[in-house]
Amino acid sequence: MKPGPQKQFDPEVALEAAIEVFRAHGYEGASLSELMSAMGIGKKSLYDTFGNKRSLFIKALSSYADRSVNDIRAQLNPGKRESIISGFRRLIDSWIEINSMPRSHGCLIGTCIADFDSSDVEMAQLLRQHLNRIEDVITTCLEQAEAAGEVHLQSPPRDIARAILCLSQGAALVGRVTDSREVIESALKVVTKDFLKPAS
Amino acid sequence: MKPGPQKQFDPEVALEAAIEVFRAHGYEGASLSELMSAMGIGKKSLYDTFGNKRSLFIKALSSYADRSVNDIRAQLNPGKRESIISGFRRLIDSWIEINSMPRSHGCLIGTCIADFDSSDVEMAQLLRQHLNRIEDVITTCLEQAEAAGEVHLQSPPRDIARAILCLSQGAALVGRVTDSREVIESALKVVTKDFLKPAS
DNA sequence: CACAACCTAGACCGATCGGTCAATATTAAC
DNA sequence: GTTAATATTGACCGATCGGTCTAGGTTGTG
Repeated sequence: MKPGPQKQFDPEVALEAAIEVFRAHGYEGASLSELMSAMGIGKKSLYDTFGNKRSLFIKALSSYADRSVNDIRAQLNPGKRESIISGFRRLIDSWIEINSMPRSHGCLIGTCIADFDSSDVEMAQLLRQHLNRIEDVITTCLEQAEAAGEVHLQSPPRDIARAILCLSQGAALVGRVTDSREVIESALKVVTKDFLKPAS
Repeated sequence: MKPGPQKQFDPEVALEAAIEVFRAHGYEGASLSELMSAMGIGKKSLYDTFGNKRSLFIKALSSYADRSVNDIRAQLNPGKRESIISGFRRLIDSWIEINSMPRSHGCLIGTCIADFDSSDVEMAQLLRQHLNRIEDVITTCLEQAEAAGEVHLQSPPRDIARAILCLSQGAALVGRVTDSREVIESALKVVTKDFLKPAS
C-alpha cells in the first residue's frame, strides 16, 4: 500500500451529496461552497478527487443516470411471473410519488439541461446520450410487451417511449414548483390509461 | 409632459431581447453584461426601467407567458368553420417546429423552473401560476371539443390537458439538446394520435 | 526514526457577479 | 435663457465566483 493517510471521506457518498445539490440548484446555481459543505469535504480534496466543477458535475450526472436507468429497468422488469404492463404501472406510480413530494427537485438531467447553452456541444451530447439510454430502456420494454401480446399500442414503441420520456421530464419539471399531487398524477396516469391499453 | 429627454430605447423591445437571453441561459446563467448588450442599453437605464435583475426577469416571464397563452389560444381557436381538433393539430405542429429547430431554447417557463429552488416560494408560485394558465386554456378547449362531440376522450379534459402541458414542457427541454426532429416529433405526435381520437 | 507520499484546512488569486452612484448631456416647462 | 427633471455613460463597490497553492498534519514504508 502507498504511504500516507487514506481519504477521510467516501467519494461515492460525497458524489451522492453533490448530485442532490446539483438537482436542487442546477449547475450554475450550485456554488462550490455549498457543494463543499454538503459533501463534507474541503476545496482541495474536492479538486483533487473530482477535478473542477464541470468534471464533478459530469461524474455526478453519469452516476445519476446510471442509477436512473437501473431503477427504471428494475421497476419494469420484475419477477418473471408478472406482466410487463403492471411493471409500467409501478414505474408510473413511483414517478408520481417522487415528483409530487413537497420539495421535490425533479430529474438532474432535465433540471440541468436548462443550465447549458446548446452551444456547449460536449455537454449537450452528454445530456442527450443519457436521455437516449432512458428512451431505449422504455422502448425495449414496450416492444417486449407488444411481442408478448400484452398490450395493443396505437403508435410504434419508440414513439410511445419518447412521449413517456418527455412526459416524465415535464412532470419532473412541474413537480419542482407544485406541491399538489394532482397535476403530476393526472399527467402521468394518462400513460397507463391512454398509451397502454391491454390487448382485449 | 414632464421635462427631460425621452427614453432612447423601447422598453418592450428591450424586454423582448431580455426574454431571449433568459431563455438561452436561464436566470442564473444570464449575466447583467449579456443582458445589457442584448438589450442595447446601459446598466443604469436597465435598473431605472426594470428594477433589479429579479424584477426584470419577472417582467420578462410575465410578458412571455402572456404571449404564449395568446399564441396557444390563437392556434386552438381558429376560424369558426374549423374543427377544434384541427386546431390542436396545428398547435402540436407548431410546437414540433419550434422545439426541433437547431438551437432552440425551449420554453422560458420550463427552462427557468430549474433555476429557482423550491424554497423560493414567490417565484415558485409565479411559475406555477403561468403553467396553470396554459393548462386552463387547453382544458377549456378540450371541453369544448368534447361538448361539440368532436372527440372521444379517454380521460377527463383536465387530465389530458395536464399531460399535454407536461409533454410540451418535456419536449421543449429535450429540444434544447437535440438537433434531430425525430424525438420531438414522435413524442408530440402522440398527442393527436393517442389522446384526441375523432368521435367515430 | 526518517522519509516520502498522501491527506486536509484555509489563505489567496484574478475575474466576474449584481448593484450603486456621481458626472454629464439632453430636453420640456416656464 | 433658466431651470428642473430625466437619460446615459462609465467608474466604482463589496461580495462571491471558480480555481490554485502553501503550510501543516498524518500514516504508510524502509
